[in-house]
Amino acid sequence: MSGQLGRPREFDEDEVLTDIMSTFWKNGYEGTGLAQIIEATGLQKGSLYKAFTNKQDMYVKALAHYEKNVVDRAIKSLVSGSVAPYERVKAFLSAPIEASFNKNDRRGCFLCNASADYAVHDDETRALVARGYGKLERALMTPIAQLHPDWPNDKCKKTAQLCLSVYAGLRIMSRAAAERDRLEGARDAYMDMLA
Amino acid sequence: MSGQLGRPREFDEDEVLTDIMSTFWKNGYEGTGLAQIIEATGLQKGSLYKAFTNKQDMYVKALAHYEKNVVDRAIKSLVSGSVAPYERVKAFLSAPIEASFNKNDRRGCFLCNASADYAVHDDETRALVARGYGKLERALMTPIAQLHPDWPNDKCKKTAQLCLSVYAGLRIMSRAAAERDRLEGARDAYMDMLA
DNA sequence: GGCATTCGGAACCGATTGGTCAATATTAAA
DNA sequence: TTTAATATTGACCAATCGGTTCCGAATGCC
Repeated sequence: MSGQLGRPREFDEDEVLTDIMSTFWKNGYEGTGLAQIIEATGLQKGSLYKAFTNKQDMYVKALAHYEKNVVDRAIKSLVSGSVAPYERVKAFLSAPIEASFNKNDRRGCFLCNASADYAVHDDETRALVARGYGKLERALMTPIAQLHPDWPNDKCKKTAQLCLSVYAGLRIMSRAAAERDRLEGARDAYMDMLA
Repeated sequence: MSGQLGRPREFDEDEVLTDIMSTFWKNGYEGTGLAQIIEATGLQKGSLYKAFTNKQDMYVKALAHYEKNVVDRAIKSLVSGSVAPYERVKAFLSAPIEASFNKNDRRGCFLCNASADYAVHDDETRALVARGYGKLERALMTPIAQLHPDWPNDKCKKTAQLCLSVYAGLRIMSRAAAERDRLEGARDAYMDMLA
């Protein structure tokens, strides 16, 4: 029994969360005002505060949404898929470059932005960010180990950690003025080493 | 002629700029309020606005101050010094880890923070950030080329670009929850490749 | 058809934001 | 000692901040 009582939501919670995510992702925590969230979602302040307890809650839920939708998708295409392991890693490191230069998407990585922005001030955010990094690191070990079955686990892990660092660096630099040459050079140097 | 006319400054401009730099560096552009700048510098609002035109001007000058004092010092210790080239690069990549874990300094790199924060919105900031990255990249080529005199210039460049990306990644991740193991693993993997 | 319950919208709130300005203080030059 | 020029201070400002509250509308349950 029991559809819920009272007037039903007129908006799709997931869609709204996607809008909020995109806003925080692009402008950061302090850089985002309620006005922008209202504009992005089409909801009014009252509705927002009925669905979320406050701005911080919106941010944390947006970050969790990012993990569920963006990070987890990246992980899927790292650990499996029809392409060869080498190509999967290369695609992972190419994504920042393509986003920035081909798709004109300079939002970077929400995890990285949160690291520079709000994670410092909030334990929950920090935990989310750390978990995201952890997931990516573990996922990267799969194609690396497939590519080098002879490598000991420890070496695979460190190589994955290096890849994650490069990824974070690319994402951060791609938000600002980064010249394409710089980003591609870093990616290529890593891929050369991996081969 | 000409000691200056009128009442002289009661503060040292460089010291004040160092305080402002530290505040923006730690808290970002939007995360920093005038109140914090007042507290950090000990100056009053009026004095600040006499010395700088507005908040953005303070930020840009603080970033330039960072380039002059922090970046340029890092570059010096990369291109010369008594230590071996390998050790100079290793020290460069170890700095983020030591700052975060030994010195409890989680400010990260101001250039990277600016990339995630304000560089997106302001051309001057973006140019400053890009110049900083460029300087570091070029400086990194020196010890790398010394270590591998046989490498073609192009390979040195890409290896430097990779190092810069790793550096930026380490700095960003070290602001948030990064586990020491992850950062050290990335550094070690890069240094293994370089050797 | 009541009734409890939830939703959407907008007016409203105090606090804080970045920024200005007139009064006062301090200096060098005349 | 007067004058011109600059610095310091803190009161002051409009605008925006995140957040609350209230009311009409829309639903399920009895």
